[in-house]
Amino acid sequence: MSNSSYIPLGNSISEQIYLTLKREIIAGELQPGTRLIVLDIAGKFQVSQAPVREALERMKQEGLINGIPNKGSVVSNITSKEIRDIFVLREIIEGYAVRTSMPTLSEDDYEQLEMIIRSMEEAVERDDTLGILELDMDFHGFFYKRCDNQAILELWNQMRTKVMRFMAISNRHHTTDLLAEWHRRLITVLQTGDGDAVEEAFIEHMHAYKFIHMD
Amino acid sequence: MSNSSYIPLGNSISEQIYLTLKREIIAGELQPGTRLIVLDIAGKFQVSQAPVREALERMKQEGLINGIPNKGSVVSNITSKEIRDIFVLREIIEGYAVRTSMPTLSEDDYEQLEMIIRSMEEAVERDDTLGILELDMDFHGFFYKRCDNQAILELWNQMRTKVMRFMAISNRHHTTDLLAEWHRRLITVLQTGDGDAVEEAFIEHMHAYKFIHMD
DNA sequence: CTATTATCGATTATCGATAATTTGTTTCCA
DNA sequence: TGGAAACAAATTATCGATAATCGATAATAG
Repeated sequence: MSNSSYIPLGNSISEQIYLTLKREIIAGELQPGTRLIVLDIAGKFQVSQAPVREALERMKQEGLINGIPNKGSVVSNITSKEIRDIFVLREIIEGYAVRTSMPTLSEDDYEQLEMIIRSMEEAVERDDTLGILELDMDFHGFFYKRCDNQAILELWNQMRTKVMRFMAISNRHHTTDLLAEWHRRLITVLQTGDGDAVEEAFIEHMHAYKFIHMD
Repeated sequence: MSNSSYIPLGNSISEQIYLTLKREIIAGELQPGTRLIVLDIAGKFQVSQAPVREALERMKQEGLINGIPNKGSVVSNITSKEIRDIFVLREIIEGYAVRTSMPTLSEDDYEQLEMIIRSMEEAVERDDTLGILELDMDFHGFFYKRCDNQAILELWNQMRTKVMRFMAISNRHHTTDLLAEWHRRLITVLQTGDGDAVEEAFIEHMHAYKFIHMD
């Protein structure tokens, strides 16, 4: 349970606990199978049970933990089937997202994307794995935000935590180096303006990534 | 807040409250904008605040209510933009779902689908609007369950409540009559085994439905 | 008269304690 | 010995009360 570093300064106590535990799970500090006991957590954070329960409830909804009534919560396992399922869904949706947002991209947008890539390269220098992941999510999230569909954006926000867990767990050095490069290539395809090619390139990118990390 | 009829006998108190309020919102008994005040609800159900808060937390995640920190919860409004967004997403995903599950359909499955349609016709006789909706969801849900993708099934479960709210609100008599007929036609297309045709037929079906109900 | 501060009512957020549930263990009897 | 029943430990679910927060309104100062 790490009485560690970051305790976000979100508004409410339950928010802080939620963000802290979520981060620890994504980063793999809290391993799958770990039991989350309300009173223990409340003790660690020096608070009462109520905000802890609220945080756990949110994480349960997100699939970060599994709750069994009257039994408790454990950090959920993440199976390879689950990863495959998520990526199938992601390929379908992200394909749509990039295709529809492509025609709306301005010079400014490309600069923003380039900025994300540069930040990612810096994060690679720093060996900041979680940072790299977050920037990767920012890059892809850009298109989900751009396709003007709240339902799709919400779906992305849910998929994102699962994708991040997967990437954090299965991280292998040789791929984080490549990420920035890959993304630059995607941008060049975007700039051609060919919808089919863009969709295909993104799907291939995701496919390759998934493949490398799943053997 | 209706101290009305149905209070489901789920295991926990919070579950009962959750199911009750959710049903009331979907059925339109709790109109958008209605404030949900924890102590009031707790009083109505003769329980303390804790289970009420838990139920509200879940509904907030599902988008049934909007919560403003330190301010309270309000039954969420459902805008036409939101409906459009949901249906765009639904068309993409359901297209995939029916296309991939089609080749696996057995004689037994067709009978099951036929059963759903018959139940729907009975519900139409009874003028049981909520029942019709639930059976419509069962029909479409069948394919989401069948495509062997947990992520997609979960997505459907989330979309479903929103779709049901939309259908319940915008319900017009002439379309519920047609639903069973439409579904029968979809089955005949399914039985041809032509993936493209099936996907197209389902999308057209959803499109027509949405169109009729949104002017 | 205007702008800032103080107070108030309503409601949420948090608290610490009790009740209920589950699981495992021991006891007791056939 | 085997198996039901009573018990015990751990933990969640629920409770009722207090503290913190927000928006509105009233009071106050300049």
